[in-house]
Amino acid sequence: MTAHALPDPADLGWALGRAVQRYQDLAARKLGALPSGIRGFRVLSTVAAGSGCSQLEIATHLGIDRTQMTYLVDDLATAGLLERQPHPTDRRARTLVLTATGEELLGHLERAMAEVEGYLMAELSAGERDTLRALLLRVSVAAAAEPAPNGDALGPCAAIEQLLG
Amino acid sequence: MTAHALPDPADLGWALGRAVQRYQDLAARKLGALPSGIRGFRVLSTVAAGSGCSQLEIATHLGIDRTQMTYLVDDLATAGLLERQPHPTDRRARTLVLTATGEELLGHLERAMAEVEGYLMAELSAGERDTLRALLLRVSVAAAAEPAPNGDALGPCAAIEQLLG
DNA sequence: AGTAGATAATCTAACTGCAAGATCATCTTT
DNA sequence: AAAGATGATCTTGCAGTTAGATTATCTACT
Repeated sequence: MTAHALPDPADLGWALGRAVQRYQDLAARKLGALPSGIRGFRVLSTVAAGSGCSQLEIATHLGIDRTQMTYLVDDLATAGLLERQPHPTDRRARTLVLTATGEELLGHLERAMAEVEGYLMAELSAGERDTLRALLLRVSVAAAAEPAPNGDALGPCAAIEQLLG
Repeated sequence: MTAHALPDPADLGWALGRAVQRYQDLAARKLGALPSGIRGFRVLSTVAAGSGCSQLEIATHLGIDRTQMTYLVDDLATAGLLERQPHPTDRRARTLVLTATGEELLGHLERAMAEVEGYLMAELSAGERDTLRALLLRVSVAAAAEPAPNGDALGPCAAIEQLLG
């Protein structure tokens, strides 16, 4: 390793990417053999939070493709953590409910993931952690509310085509 | 869409994931035909920042696998944005330098990506944006400094194997 | 009523991106 | 000079994701 210390970039994209990489790595280690890993956990968590939701609602809430949701639910169901039930008002849709095992495991998982978050933000004070969480949450809630980014406000960078022509 | 409003989770992982999804979507739109998209931009940016760095140094700094770096550099080189040059002190390694076109384009790209960041954080005030950037940067710099997460401090969740057995 | 279009879930098939392993040249250490 | 480590590259294979078609059901319009 030569002595060229690369400067820490002020790039938000770099920071976001690195933080996510780290988070996924830690979480994968923590979750071990949980079916579908982090996504499995998030599905369980969402099912517990919003009862009576269809698979599609959960998928869009988590930003997951609808075709993946099938396999995700399959995995969690065969592991005995949740069940598909007929939707009360729409016979096309399925409602997901946690099994007793799923409920119990979710409790453990939430504590485990809280550990991961704490480890990820080990550099920050308690107050700073809350601030980071709150700011990031506001950004993400807004992002999730606008699923289709209407490109009108943000056109492509014109110089690219021009200089690559 | 039924009326089951899913509660906004207080989950840092959810927020991180959604923010990154959004960022990548906006950036992809913005960067258009730039070879390798966001990663291409980040490589260009890093090459400009740290002169004389080897490919491997850049890859580890960006969290990219070394085997991918080859193709990334290939794409950017054939697009005429940078060049491989022999490393001054290590004949195994290559040094990357931007071409004139690469320099010019990078200027445009930096402005374009600043727009993306602003758009992503549209909900936040100027001060809050700086705070978010700073906190996230501290977390990520620490994460990048500890590349191999020694699992000693963070063991796997024991309840998983137990309840899935 | 009845018909046309939209929607929820699923399946198939294909594509993309990423990663592990081997290879070659070169550096470092002994 | 020999042995092991390292930078870059290539090959191969897998995992994760997406597009398209299918079926059943719902909604809206005539």
